[in-house]
Amino acid sequence: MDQLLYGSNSEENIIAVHPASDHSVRMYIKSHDQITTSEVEFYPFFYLVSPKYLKDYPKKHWIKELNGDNYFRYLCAFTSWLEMWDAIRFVLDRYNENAPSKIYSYTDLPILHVRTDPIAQFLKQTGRTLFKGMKFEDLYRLQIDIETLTKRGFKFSNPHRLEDKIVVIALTDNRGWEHIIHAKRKSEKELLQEFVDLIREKDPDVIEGHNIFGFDLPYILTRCEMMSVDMDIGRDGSTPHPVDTRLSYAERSLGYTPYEIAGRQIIDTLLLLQSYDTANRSLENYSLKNAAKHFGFTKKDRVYLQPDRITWHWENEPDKLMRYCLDDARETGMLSDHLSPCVFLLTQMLPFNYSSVARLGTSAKIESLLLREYIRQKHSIPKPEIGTQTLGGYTDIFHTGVLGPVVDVDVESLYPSIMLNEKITPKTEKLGIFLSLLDELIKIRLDAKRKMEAASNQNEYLKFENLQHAFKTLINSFYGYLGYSKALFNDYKAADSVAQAGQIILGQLISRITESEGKVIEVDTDGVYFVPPKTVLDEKDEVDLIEAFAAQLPSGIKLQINGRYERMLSYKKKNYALLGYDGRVIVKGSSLISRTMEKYGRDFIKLCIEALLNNDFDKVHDSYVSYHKSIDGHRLSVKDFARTETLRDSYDDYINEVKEGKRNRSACYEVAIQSGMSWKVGDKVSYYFTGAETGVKGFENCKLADEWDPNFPDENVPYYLKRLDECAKKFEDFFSEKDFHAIFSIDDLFGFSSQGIYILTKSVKLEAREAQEEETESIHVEPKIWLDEDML
DNA sequence: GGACTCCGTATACC
DNA sequence: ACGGGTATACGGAGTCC
Repeated sequence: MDQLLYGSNSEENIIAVHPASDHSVRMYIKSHDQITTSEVEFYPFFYLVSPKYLKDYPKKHWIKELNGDNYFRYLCAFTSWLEMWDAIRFVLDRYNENAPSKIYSYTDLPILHVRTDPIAQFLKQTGRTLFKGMKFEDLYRLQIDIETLTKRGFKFSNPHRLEDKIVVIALTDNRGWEHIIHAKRKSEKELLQEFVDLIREKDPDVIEGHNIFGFDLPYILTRCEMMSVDMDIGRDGSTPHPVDTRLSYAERSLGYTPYEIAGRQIIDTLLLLQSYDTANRSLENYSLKNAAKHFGFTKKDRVYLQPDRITWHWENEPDKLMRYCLDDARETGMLSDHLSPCVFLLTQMLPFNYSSVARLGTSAKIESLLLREYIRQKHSIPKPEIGTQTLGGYTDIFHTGVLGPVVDVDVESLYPSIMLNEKITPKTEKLGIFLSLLDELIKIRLDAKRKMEAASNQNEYLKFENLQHAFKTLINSFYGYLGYSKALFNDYKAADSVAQAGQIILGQLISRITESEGKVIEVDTDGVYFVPPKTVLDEKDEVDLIEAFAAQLPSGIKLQINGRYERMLSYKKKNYALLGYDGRVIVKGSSLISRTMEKYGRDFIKLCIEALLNNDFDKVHDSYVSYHKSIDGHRLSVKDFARTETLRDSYDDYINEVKEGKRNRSACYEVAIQSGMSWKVGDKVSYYFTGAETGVKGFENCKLADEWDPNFPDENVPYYLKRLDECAKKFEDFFSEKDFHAIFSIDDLFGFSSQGIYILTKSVKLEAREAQEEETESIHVEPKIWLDEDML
């Protein structure tokens, strides 16, 4: 089992593997803080359907017929990377001789499968992994952050603009060393040279930065080139280079170009934060400052500066700017302390460099484990099947309104449990290792969870918390892997079976709850929010009740209480708010907290929800009147009503698609074009709507937020009032028509009174079924029966 | 010209 | 190189009366 997870080669202390030549790699070994290297030959390979495509290929190569009858039955190996690429071109030509339509790229070749990362190939072939026998603390990690000037009149600093430049570089490490380099008394060229010399002197194993791939590294590289500074910071004296020059695609789809530095690892804490949040969904944005607050390591005297005032600070308060830069580097280090340990642990298992593990998705990780074992056992591998998954999680809503008390009960690891219980595995996975891997990963996670609960201090707790979290995401993605179109071992039927089994278990749980006189409010995939029966008085009763439910579910299915709440506002599927016993309010759902909504709308809805959860109708009314007056009197700031969108297409793509009628004009692009700004894909624009009527086209009446002048406010008041009413309308179903209009009205002629107003709770199930009944004109059934069933 | 549907895009939940 | 389906909201364009 160890071999499955950790690879068959137990060599220790490897801290990096990078290409040395086109037929060898260099391993960097660390022992007693000394780095040694060793160069190892390796044999590039690809998979092929039939040896006939390599017939008469003149250069040295081996073709090995593999066991089993999966699609790719031959493994072809070569003596050098270049010769492997030669062979790929050879196969491409051979294939095209008889192909119905000509293929130009190896990626479209259905008869060949190749992974173009030489290091991943080498590690898979040899069963080696990085960091064996090491602790996270053994790594020497260095953090960097830079501050740059921006030419007057421009919003973003641009390394290609001669007037813009790097003025401060802060460096910190995980041993308490801190250093600032700045350009007050030296040229930028001298500053860059000092930086390069420092990196070589400190000789870090890992270089960390927040958005280092998207900003710091490309910026430094560009300036080094412009100033003729040799950025030879690789441990073999080489300069940083893009990971795979063949794939310019990555740049477009990822929005950044990953770099490599020979003998070292690069960690972008922005990427770590993003992948942490895909499962957690608790971060408002991915800025370093916000992350520091979220994890609670912001220092008391931390310096905050406005990003668009950096140039001003450099000219007027350079010391403050330097402290700010240093604080950024420090926080990057602390963020990495939190998020990197799980990447470190995964790197001990996976056939990739540390920096690759940090970048790759969960699917690539699972597949690498499968492939490594298939190579070891010399077994043929499948190709992805074509099709789609047809079933997903079960989502339903039974009641709207405000209800309570509420228990959120979860089926623990629903999909992984089903896969193990029912032995659901890809049909092409002939070695039977898919479930063994899953089983083992679950064991490791449970172990981490136990250690987390037994932790004696906060640090230890966080360490194991992160660890079990990393495994949780990997474990949960085994199900996603089954339905992933590009996965070699995908199996849509298997994915559907898992989803269906999940739906059935949720259905059983719902039945148990209603049978016990509990009231189910809403269900999503693996969890249920419900009002426990009146006989349940306290937390202990709730625990007992859940245990009783679990006993009636299939064995191996465990329930856990995810949360307890005083009240719940149920709006629509996946859209609700919770009032905790500590008074805290959590709002969920895109229609209640979407980032596309104007800030004032979000604020207004938040206020209303908090007031509704506390039965304070006066406050709801006051909020409405207050926002109405503020909009009407131009008293909101542009920050409150501006909308911010990402420009996902380039100027040319947008113009062409509009011309061809493939897409509509949209305000964010129009405003960017109109203001003459040039943008990169992924840039954001903030804009607002102008004009004096509601019915006008948005894209013809918009302006950049920066152009808004508080002395001559020209925002579209009727439009923003209409938006306010649209927000209010979300609460329409919670009240009688009369009450709704009394609350959300500015007509205070007779004064507003909340007397006699109450929130309606409705049974959604009942209405939905009646509607469905009308639609399908199915057999008429007495409403009494539906009522009965609903009350069960 | 307003009410309606359709469609693509964006965001969020699990 | 890239996990998945389910769900709501919204702007713009086309269609109908």
